[in-house]
Amino acid sequence: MHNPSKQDKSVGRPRSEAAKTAIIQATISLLDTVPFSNLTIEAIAKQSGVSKATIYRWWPNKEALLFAAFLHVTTVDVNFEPALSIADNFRQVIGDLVVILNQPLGRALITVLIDQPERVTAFQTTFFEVKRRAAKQLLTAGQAQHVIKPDIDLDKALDMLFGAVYLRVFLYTEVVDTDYIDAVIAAFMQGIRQD
Amino acid sequence: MHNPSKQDKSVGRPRSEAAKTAIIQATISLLDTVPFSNLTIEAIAKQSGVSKATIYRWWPNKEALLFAAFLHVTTVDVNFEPALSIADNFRQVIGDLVVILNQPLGRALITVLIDQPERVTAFQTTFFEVKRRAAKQLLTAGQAQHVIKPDIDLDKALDMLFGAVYLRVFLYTEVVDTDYIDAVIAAFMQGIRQD
Amino acid sequence: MHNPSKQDKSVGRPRSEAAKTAIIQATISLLDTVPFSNLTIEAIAKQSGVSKATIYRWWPNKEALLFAAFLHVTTVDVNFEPALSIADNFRQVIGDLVVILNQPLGRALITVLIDQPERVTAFQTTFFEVKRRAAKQLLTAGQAQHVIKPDIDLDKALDMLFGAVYLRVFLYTEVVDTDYIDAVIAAFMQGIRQD
Amino acid sequence: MHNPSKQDKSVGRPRSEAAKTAIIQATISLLDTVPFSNLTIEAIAKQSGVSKATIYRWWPNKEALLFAAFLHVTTVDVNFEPALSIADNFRQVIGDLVVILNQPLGRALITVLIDQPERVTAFQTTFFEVKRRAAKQLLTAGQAQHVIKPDIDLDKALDMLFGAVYLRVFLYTEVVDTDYIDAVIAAFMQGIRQD
DNA sequence: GGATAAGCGAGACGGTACGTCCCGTCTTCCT
DNA sequence: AGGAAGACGGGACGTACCGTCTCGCTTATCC
Repeated sequence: MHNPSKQDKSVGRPRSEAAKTAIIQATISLLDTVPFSNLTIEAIAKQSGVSKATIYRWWPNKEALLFAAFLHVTTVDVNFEPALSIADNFRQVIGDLVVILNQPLGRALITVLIDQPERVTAFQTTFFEVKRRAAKQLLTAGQAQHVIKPDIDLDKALDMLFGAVYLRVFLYTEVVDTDYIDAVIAAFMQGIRQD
Repeated sequence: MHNPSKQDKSVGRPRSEAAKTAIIQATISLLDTVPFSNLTIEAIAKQSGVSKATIYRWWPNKEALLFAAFLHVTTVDVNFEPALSIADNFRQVIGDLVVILNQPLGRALITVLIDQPERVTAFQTTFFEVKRRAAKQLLTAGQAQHVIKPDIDLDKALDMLFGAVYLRVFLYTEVVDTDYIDAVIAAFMQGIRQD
Repeated sequence: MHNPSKQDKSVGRPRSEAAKTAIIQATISLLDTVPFSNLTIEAIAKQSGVSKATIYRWWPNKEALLFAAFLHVTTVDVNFEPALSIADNFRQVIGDLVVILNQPLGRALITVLIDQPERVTAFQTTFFEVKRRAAKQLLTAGQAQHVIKPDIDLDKALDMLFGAVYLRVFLYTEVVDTDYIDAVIAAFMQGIRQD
Repeated sequence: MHNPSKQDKSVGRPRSEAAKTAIIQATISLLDTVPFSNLTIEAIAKQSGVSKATIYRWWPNKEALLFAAFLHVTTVDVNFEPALSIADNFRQVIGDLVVILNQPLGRALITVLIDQPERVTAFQTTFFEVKRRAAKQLLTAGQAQHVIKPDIDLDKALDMLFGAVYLRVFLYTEVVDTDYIDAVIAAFMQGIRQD
């Protein structure tokens, strides 16, 4: 049984949660004005009023800190609403995704993942697959209800749906708003809908 | 009389094309083992046997150098083959794209574009739009020939097709080979084909 | 209550005296083989096993470092010995001076002072005047004892005595040994001695 | 026999005297605002409208150029005036010397000579000794005429006289005007005059 | 008078050092 | 033991000059 009042009985001064959150907040706020490649640990320390050593005590490098910051502000959970249509469900999940990707934090995360592919695995199970599995279940259910064509390659379909969003946000750098989301989902549904 | 059209007059010692290509080759070869974020101008100088000053004489920073290196080795032209089917044409263009994206140079380029979105415009017209416009013409022609559904939102469709590829290559970090390309194109065609 | 008189409070890691002395020693030893104009901070860093940043943390440029090194090894104090004759006292102080000037450190110092006259003031009170004032007291005392002519312009006399030494050491680049010192002091005394 | 009119019959375009003097003028004018240690060949080239290569064709380094510039503007000749007194003659020669030393060019020259003693020989015979020999003749003549003490060590005496001036100009950085010159010569004469 | 040769301005080149910034680690004192 | 302050060794930055070189052009002598 775990006793949270007395804490994990360790000698010495306990770590400061305040410091941890200050660091993460500083990271996030600095990314508003500075691209991740120009973000420095020293700037974060100064901004958060924390010593560099404290940052390094919690995270080994700025990528790890970025990941922590990302997970700190990101809701990974995907709750599909059975009452809603498939399209409406997608509107919800894609909308959430776009919000994340449009934040500097999201951009920075993706940057690191592409630059250092070995880090992708850290997010595969906790982030990408979560959304993907849920989406796939949605489509599978749609097939069972005969509203989605039965011979659709669901993996490729989902690559296309999500891929379109990433592409627009990052490489075409156009505003991705509800209009775009609606349109891409409509196009997507048109291709997979069973008449 | 001064003729500004070509010629350039060229006073002083002309720049060394050998140095330029050595720099670009060094950049490319270093990216094989080093992620772009760890690539240094100093390493490029040493590897290419060129002085740092010469690199900075021609490119203001490593991003600009990366772009030059990318364009140096990348064929942007897209030549669609009327004799081939739409799917086969896409196989060709997507295959070319995947080769580019799978190279470290491609990864690095995309990394920079996401980290510093203001640089995207430099590639919009010379790279992304070239491929996109050609692809769109292909689909438009397909509609004229009644092999593509007339009410397809072609822009969204292309976002999905290209997006799927980017997503797989960069974020799912899975091998994207001809099998995958065939499958995604098949799924894509299934959604837009006119029966 | 804050006591600004001494103490300094000293927060953070204290500076390394070992680094400081290593830097100064490296400076001195390099000047044995390299003229000051060819001395580089980078060579000092390498020789002393210290990072460049540490050098710049404590001195803004190599001139300032040179001055610190000079003062580090130079005894400025002048202790005249009442038991000795005026000439013997001068022999002592001039001998000390010649030792200093003959060292590369001394040469370098003088070089800088001539090249950048605005720096002279830094040494006026702590070095030149110390020796000069003591010497002047000696002569004044000699006048009181009627062994020095009363109408001597002591300042000009001292300019001549010290000037002769500087001139020989630096511009005539001849060995200035005890023979020379004895001779110049003899000539000097001959001019001012009261018969 | 050497014919200076037709010159050393060389093939090719002759050297440009205009360039040479422009370089020397630029050197002199730059030294008004820049200490010699900060003087650069590039700045001289720009200022004089000459290419760097031309400067290096004439002088191997900036020290050599400095020497040329110094000799270009300096009259080395010392003409003692038999009609004048010894003191007046000294007033003349010391006055000339002070003018030279007070110019940036003079300072720069001395700086180099101290920093790189091996260069002193280049000026020993052409500059220092010229003045010194003439001064010595003056004193020797004075001894013959019994106005200078016969047992004076003339070399040391001259070291003191000239040394005083160098010391004042360079290390005490005080204005050395005719008042000072008069005073130091008076003091000097007082020491060597035969009563 | 055409060939040959050197001088010249412009400016690129390989190289070295600059002074700065940030890294990740450390040492001190304070909590 | 955690933490703020800040020094430390290290390494890359982007810049400034070094002294040399390669251009196209000019200015002389030589044959």
